[in-house]
Amino acid sequence: MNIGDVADKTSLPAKTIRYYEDIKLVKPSRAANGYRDYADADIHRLAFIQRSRSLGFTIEECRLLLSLYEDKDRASADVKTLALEKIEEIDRKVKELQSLKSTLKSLADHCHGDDRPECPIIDDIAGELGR
Amino acid sequence: MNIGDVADKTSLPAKTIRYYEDIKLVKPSRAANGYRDYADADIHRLAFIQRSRSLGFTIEECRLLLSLYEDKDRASADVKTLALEKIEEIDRKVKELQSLKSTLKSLADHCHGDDRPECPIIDDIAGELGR
DNA sequence: TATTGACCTTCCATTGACTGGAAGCCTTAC
DNA sequence: GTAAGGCTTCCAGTCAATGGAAGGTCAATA
Repeated sequence: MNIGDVADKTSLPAKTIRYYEDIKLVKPSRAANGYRDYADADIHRLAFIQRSRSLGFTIEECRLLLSLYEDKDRASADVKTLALEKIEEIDRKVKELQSLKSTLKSLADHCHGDDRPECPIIDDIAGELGR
Repeated sequence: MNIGDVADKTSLPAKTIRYYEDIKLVKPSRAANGYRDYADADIHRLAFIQRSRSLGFTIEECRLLLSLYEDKDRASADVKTLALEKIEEIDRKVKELQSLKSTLKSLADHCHGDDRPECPIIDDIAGELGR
């Protein structure tokens, strides 16, 4: 199968699929005309990567997941550990974003938001020195 | 003031301060020996950038905020708009992360996490083709 | 048969926001 | 005088793609 069709099937841009080959996540064979020729296993692999990326795993984590996936004797605990770590990472990010938001919100709440130049948001960002 | 002291004052790494000069966010003068020499206004500017970056603004947004900051006739509404947009952006990110988390969590909840190889997480990532 | 137009190829550059490291001056303390 | 630490520039690398140029290939149509 040509790269364009694979792109449609996996909802990955062709550029990205070539990039994944570059970093050795997939190794499609080549047709006589030099075009990449994707077997079902390649497509499956790409779909796997697409899915794990969309779950927030980094490329290196995808690599690890793929190797676990291909290791028929892996312990499910290994996979679960990865998932749980990722959940904690997400939790940390959410907390950070929420504290950011509450700071911004309290700043915005104190700003008139009109034509006048007085602005507590800018004043806050400027800090002590600005006063 | 030398870059090292500025780094201490602003809690920005010296590397980052040089980078900010590179992208024209600050323009410190030079001492006779070629060292960068930061005036109070430069330090203040850097602190402003540090603060707006920590509030989640991109470098380009910092540039805009700086120009608003330096425009004594700006309307506070302009600043407030930026803050509110950033809040919405944060909201979107939080929602995305939370849906990611709930997906991962339900996957992890169904995984034994023991020595056996059966793993619903991997199975899910693998999708239809994997079954 | 010629020629479009859609596809494919490679290679190089760019993004954002830094960060790391090498090679080489400058300053300060002992 | 010499050693440590701070400063300089420049180049490369990070992550995960993405954009674009120059050119080869294929399928359908005029």
